[in-house]
Amino acid sequence: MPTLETKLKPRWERRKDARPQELLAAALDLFVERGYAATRLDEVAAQAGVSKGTLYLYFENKEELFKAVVREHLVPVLVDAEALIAHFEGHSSDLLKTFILSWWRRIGETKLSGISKLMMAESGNFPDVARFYHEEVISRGEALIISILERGVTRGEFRPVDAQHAKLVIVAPVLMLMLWRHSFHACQLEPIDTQSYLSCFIDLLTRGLETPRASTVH
Amino acid sequence: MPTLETKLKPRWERRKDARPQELLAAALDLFVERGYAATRLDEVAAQAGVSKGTLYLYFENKEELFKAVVREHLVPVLVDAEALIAHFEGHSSDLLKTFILSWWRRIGETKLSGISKLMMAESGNFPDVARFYHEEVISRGEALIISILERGVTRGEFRPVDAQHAKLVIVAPVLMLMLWRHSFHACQLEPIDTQSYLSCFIDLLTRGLETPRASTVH
DNA sequence: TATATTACTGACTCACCGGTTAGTAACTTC
DNA sequence: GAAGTTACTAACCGGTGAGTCAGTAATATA
Repeated sequence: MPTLETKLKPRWERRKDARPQELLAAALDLFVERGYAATRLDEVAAQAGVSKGTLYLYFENKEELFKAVVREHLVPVLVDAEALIAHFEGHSSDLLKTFILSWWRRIGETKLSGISKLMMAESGNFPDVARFYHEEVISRGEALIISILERGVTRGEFRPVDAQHAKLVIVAPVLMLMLWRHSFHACQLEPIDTQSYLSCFIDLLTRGLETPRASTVH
Repeated sequence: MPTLETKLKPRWERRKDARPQELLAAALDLFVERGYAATRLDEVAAQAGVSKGTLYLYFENKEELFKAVVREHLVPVLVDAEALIAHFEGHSSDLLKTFILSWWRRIGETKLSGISKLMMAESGNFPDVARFYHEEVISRGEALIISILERGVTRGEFRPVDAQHAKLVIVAPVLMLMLWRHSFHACQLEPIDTQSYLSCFIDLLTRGLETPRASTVH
């Protein structure tokens, strides 16, 4: 009775347009959950509802799949941030605050933070992926922070700082918080209060960067 | 001519006492260099100058080998720190400073920092190892910091703080610095000036914790 | 020097996974 | 509805690495 079978329940459907997105979503989930090396392409395919062979129709190999995940999910955030900085009007410390908070909102508190953690963890074992990520994400992100700092200094809103050194102080606490979310999640008892941690950090940073005003010193 | 062969160059020697230490040293090197999952026991054995079979004479399996590395190299540092805190006489901020600097000197700037990075990176994939490490190292290290903070508060040298929250602020910057040393080492251009970073951090911490003295406020 | 003991070797198994491909079934077109 | 196209499947291959074990050679003993 093939009619009944085909009409009610085709064993699979052709959905050429939807596959890549579904595969990327599954890949993101599994890369974040297990890391790069430990993610099995069989599982990615299964979670996307296709066979492994289908995955290879749309992505050349594991590395290209990972790159596609980064391009799809992480790069757009950078693009938006670049636009934000380019068009922002107002005090540079407000810009910095907005930048950090939206960094947290769009990456830190989403599963995308898992990608940052993954790269931190496995870059040493996959130099090609590391190079790609460094070029596409890290150096671009660093450039953003440096441009904010330079904007502040140029406009006289920040005291002169060595941007190369200062960028680290900005990156580290946020990155740390991101890593925390993906380590010992089974063992950890009390979660960190991210909002108070972040506002405390931003407050500290703002004070540390502001131009000393002679009139207000007593 | 077996006499010549055996006399001049035995194919291998029996050195039952030395093997475990040599295997642990090799294991530490490779775990730090490649991570837990990517470390091959064949390679560990080779680097220790024995065959893989010999490794299994001294260690039950990969997990037990790793635990032995932690017990051999990391736990003694904690034991020493516990003794330091128990016998320290002096201001609690000096104790905290000594603690952080020796943490850095004995773990951070040695290859042992690689173990911390490894656990941060792979704990999710190896829950048994994670549980062991949490019990044996993390919870013990956290207890140390909390005891320093409580000592300071009790003696009136620190203002009253929520130790559970404050311990994070102490841990994060040091841990971050440790991770930095093991990620993107190939890509990174300018290394961080650890000494100035640390002294800056300690300075900040000391000021943040000190009891406000009414007489010095104007 | 002969015999017993055991530290050590290296070849083996088994399971797993990235990547390939011959074949199949869903859809399209006429 | 028959023929053609192609998205998709599933069985397969080759390489790899954890863990095993029968055998070997270095050493202890007498």
